[in-house]
Amino acid sequence: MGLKLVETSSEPKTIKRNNERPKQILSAAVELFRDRGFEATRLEDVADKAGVSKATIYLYFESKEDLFFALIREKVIPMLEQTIAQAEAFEGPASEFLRLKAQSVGRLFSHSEQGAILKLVVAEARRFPDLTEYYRTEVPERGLENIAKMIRRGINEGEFRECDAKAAATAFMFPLLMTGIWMNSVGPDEIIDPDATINFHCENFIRGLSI
Amino acid sequence: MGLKLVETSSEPKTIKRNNERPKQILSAAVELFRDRGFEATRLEDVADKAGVSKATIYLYFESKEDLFFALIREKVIPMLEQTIAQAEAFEGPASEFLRLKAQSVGRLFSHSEQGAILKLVVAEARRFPDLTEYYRTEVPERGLENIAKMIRRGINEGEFRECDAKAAATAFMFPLLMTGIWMNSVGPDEIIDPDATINFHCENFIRGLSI
DNA sequence: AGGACATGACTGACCAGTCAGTATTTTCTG
DNA sequence: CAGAAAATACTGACTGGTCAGTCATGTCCT
Repeated sequence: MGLKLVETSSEPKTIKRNNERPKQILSAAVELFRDRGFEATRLEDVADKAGVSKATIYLYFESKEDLFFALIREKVIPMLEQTIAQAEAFEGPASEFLRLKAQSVGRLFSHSEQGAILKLVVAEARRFPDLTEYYRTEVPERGLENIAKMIRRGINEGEFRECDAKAAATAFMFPLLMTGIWMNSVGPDEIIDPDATINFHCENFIRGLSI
Repeated sequence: MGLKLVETSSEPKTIKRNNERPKQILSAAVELFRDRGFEATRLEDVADKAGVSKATIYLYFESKEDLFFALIREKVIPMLEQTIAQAEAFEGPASEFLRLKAQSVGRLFSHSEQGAILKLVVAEARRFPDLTEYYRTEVPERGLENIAKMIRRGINEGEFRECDAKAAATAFMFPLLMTGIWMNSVGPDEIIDPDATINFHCENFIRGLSI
């Protein structure tokens, strides 16, 4: 009884509402970073938007840069993992896969946080070479390979004509990316209709690729 | 003699070697703005790169913002005028026009100052709504209409299938823009081959559009 | 002389990051 | 169970450095 009662687990056992804090802060940061750029965003505004004080940010992130890096780690990579897993599980004609992909990726980039992050990465990549290196190999590299694989399958199964699958995958993705970037920078506007653009692109792309 | 001596022309009549200054300053600014972003670029660095002092910048531009705006006015609009004029003069099949366009625009955006400016506009658009409004109506609006007109011509002449010419024009341009942006932000790298991408896109696009 | 061109040195505002201290929640003790 | 002690969560106020923009003072022409 007088002996020390040693808990088997040494880590904090209850961090109740507070493990929400990093997410709140990141969400506030995404929007402000997108609208004003990384440098022009004041950490105090991020704090206000997240409903905490500036000092609180430093409880969860080492620096302003770290906040930016966390965005990639916490929001982009998991999303990519998920869509790649979906793709691996896909059965059916490659053209159908491309249609689904265009819809889901198009929506994702045009109307969600992911588009804002994409625009942000493009805008700031040159300032953060290390992060860019990491991003390059983790995201476009893997994402494009995922599409290229499916295009090769289409070729092998006689659905698509012979072609450079890597270039085709890039040409397939670029309008989707560009639409997302547009909607998060110059747009939204009356000039670009994201759905019409993506639909046309998708169908025309498949038409061009079909035997 | 005591009377005011009013010059007939009120603008500076001799700006000898100095009418080179604004161009030098703008060229220095483009590169730094692209690499670091507008906010993070110190005007003193622009001055150093241009070989002048910071105060000299203020002889030719009202403010840092004005320097950014001048980039659009002086470098983008004239370039657009020029390519539109070329297009109007074009005789021949629409598909051939698209091929030429893809080559010239692709090169322009991937390997020249124009790509840097494009990336810069995308990165900063949200911070400068007035400029963005101006840019929107001057550049993408007119540029896309130019392409759409040519696609309509292809349709009328029985070369292309019936389709939404505006969406087609957008889908045609987006990979070219995206390639340029990529090469000026995340890239250049081993993942994206700009020439292969543009070539594939161009041929596949035309193939999809052909009757 | 006088006007155009140029600059070094300065300043006032701004902001990332720190820190000493407060509030709140959990754990310990009798 | 009270209520003290410890641990955790948070913050207001401050600081040191940075930088856009200014200005008094040149210099070099004609």
